Amino acid sequence: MDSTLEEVAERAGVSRSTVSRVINAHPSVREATRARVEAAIQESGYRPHAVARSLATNRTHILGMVIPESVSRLFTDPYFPLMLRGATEACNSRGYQLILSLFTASVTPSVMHDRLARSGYLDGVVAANTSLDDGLIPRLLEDGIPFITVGRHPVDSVDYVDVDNVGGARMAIEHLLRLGHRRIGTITGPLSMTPAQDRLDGFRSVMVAHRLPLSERLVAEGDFTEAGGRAAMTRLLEEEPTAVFAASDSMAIGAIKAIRNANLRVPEDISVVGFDDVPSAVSIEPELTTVRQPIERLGQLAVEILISRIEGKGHDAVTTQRIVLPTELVVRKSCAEPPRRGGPRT
Amino acid sequence: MDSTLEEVAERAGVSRSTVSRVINAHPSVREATRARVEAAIQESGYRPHAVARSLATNRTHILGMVIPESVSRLFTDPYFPLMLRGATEACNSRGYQLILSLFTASVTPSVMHDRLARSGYLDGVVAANTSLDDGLIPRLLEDGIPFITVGRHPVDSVDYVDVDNVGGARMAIEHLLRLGHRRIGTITGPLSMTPAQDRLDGFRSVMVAHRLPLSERLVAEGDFTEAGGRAAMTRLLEEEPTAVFAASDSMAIGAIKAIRNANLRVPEDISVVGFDDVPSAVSIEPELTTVRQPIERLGQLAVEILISRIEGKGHDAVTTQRIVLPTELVVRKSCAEPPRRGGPRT
DNA sequence: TTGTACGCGTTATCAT
DNA sequence: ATGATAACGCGTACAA
Repeated sequence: MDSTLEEVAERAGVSRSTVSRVINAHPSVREATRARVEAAIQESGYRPHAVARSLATNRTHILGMVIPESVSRLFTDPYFPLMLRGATEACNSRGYQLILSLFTASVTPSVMHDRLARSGYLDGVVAANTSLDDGLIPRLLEDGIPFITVGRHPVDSVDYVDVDNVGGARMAIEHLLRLGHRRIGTITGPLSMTPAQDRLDGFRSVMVAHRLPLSERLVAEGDFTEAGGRAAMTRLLEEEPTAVFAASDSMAIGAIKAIRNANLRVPEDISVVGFDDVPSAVSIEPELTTVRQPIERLGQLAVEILISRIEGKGHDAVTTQRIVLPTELVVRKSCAEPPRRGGPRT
Repeated sequence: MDSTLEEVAERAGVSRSTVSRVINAHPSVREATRARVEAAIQESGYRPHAVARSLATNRTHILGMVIPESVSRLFTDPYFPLMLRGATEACNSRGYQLILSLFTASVTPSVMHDRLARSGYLDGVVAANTSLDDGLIPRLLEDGIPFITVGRHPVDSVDYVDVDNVGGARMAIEHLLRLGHRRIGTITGPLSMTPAQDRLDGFRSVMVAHRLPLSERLVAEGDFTEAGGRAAMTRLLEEEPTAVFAASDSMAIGAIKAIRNANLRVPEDISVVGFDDVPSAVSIEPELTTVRQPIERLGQLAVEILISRIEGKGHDAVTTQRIVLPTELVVRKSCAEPPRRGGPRT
C-alpha cells in the first residue's frame, strides 16, 4: 500500500524516472512501457506522496484562507459559510486544498503568520474581510507570498475581488427616496473595513446629490452583527428617521427588533433596507428589502484569480487583478412610504 | 531570507546537525554553541521549511475536517461555524493547521478521499456529522489514518465525541409532559445520522414509559433545516398535536412558521421545543425553549483527542476514545400548557 | 557534545 | 525513449 516510485519501477522493470513520467503525463514515453507501468501502479496500489512531491516542486497545492478574529460575524451570519463554500468549490475543481486560518485567542497574529506564510506550506492566501488596521496585508506584501483580498484594499499592487458596495448603497437610498423618505439614517459596519466605508459613501453621495440633510447623528456605526444593529438603531431612534439603511442584513434584523421594541412598526413607521440578502432575509417578518451581493461567487473568484496568479498563466502574473461584481436591489416588504408628517405613530 | 539549515550552520561555524538540534530544543548542546547558533538564526532570518521537515519526520501537523455535502445545514445554521471555531482554536493552541474539506459537486467523494487521506498530507481527520450511508468511515478505517467522528458512530473501534442526544430529547419531552401535554409530535433529523436517531429514541422512550400514544403519524422526518422543519410541521398539523419536539432549532423555527401559517399560536395552541440553542433561538418570537449542546466544545475536544491519538501519548493510542458531553434544557417562552380540550383554537 | 552520512519520495537535468 | 544522478531541506542513527 505504501509503495514508492522505486517499488513500482522495479515491478515494471523500468527506472524511477520513467514511472515519474507516466504519472506526470510526460509525452515522451512509449505506449508499451506506459501500459506496463500503469499496470504496476494498479497492482501496487501506488499513490504519489504529496509531501515529497512538494519538496521537489516547491508547490503544495494548498491555499490559506485567513479570517481575522475581529469578524465575530462569522458565527451568526451565513456570510462566511457561503464564501467558504465558493472558495472550497473552486479549490476542489482545480485540485487545491484550503487551510482555514481563524485568528483565535490562543495565539498572536504574528505567530499565526509565521506558521502560515513562512512555513512553506502555502502556495498562496486569500485574506477575507481584513481590517485596514490589522497589519495583515503589509506582512503578506513583505513575504512576497501570492495573495488576494476579499473586499478591496487600497494598496496599489493588491489583487482583490469585491462587490459594488457604493452602487448597492445608492440603489438602496434611491429606493427610499422614491418612496418619499427624506430623513434617512444609516447603520454602518466597522469603518476600518472598506466595504463599510464604501456603503457609507454610497449613502452620502446620494443624500448630497439630493441636497438632503446629512447630519452625523443619522450615522451610527455597527459591527455587522444583529446585536450591533440593534444597539445602533436604538441610538438612531432619537433622531426620528423615517427610514434606515443597514450595511448588513443581520444589522437590519437587529434594527427591526429595536424599532419594535420602541413600539413602532416596520414599515409603517420606519422603513428598513439591508445588505447581503442572506437566507434569513426572507424568514423575518416583514421580509427584508435588501441589496443582494453574490457572496459565494466572491469566494470562488478569489481562489480562481489567486490560482491563476500562482500558476502564472499569461500576464496574470504581472497585472494587478481587480474584479468588482454587481449588486442588485431586492424589493420585499420592509419599506413603505413615510408616515404622514405629524401623523400618529401608534 | 530563504536561508537553509546549511547556511545557518556555516554562519555559526557548526554543522547542520547542531543547528537542527538547537531548533528542536534537543538537550545535549552546549550553552555557548546554542547562543552562537541562535544568533546566526536571527541574523539570517531563518525559518524551518515545513515541507522538508514533514518529509523527514512523516508528520505534517495538518488535520483534515471533512464535511459531507449532504449537510446543507452548513450554510444556514451556526452549528458548523461554531464547531469549526472550536476545532481551529484547538489546532492553533497545539500548533496544528486545519484543512477544510467540503464535498462539493465538482468532485466525487472517492477522488476527494484520495486527495486527502492518501496524499500523505494529513496527520488525521475529523469527520463531522457523516451519514451512515456515505461510506466515509469504512474508507478511513481501511486507510488506517487516525480519525475521529463528531457524533457517535456504531463501529466499535471508532473514536468519537458526542453529546447526550437521548438524554436531551428526554428532558425536552418530560418538560412537555409536565406541562400537561399528551399528544406530542416530533420532527426528526435525517435518520441516516446517529444524532437524529438518538433524539428520536429519547422521544420514544419517554412516550413509552408514560404509556402515551406513539403513532408513526406523529413522527415526521426533516433535514435539520428551517425549510425542512416547516414542511414537516405542515404534515404534522393534520394530527393535531398540542406540542412538538424538533431535533434542531432551525427546524423548530420552521415549525413555528408553519404553525403561524395555519393561524395557530405558539405556545397557546401548540408548544414547540428545539435542540441546539443557537443564537437565533433567542431572537425569534417567542424565544425558543430548547436543549443546549456545547457545539464549540465538541469541535475542540474532537481535535484534542485526535491529536493525542496521533501523538500516541500513553494508552490513548490503543484505547478507543469516546466522550459524551451533557446537554441541558433551556426553558424560554415557546411552551405552555396545552389548550383546554375542545376549547377554541383562535 | 558535536559531526558524518544516510534516508525521506519526488522531480529534473543530463547523458545515452 | 529511457536511465543515472543530483537536488529539494531536514532529521537522526551512529560514530567520534
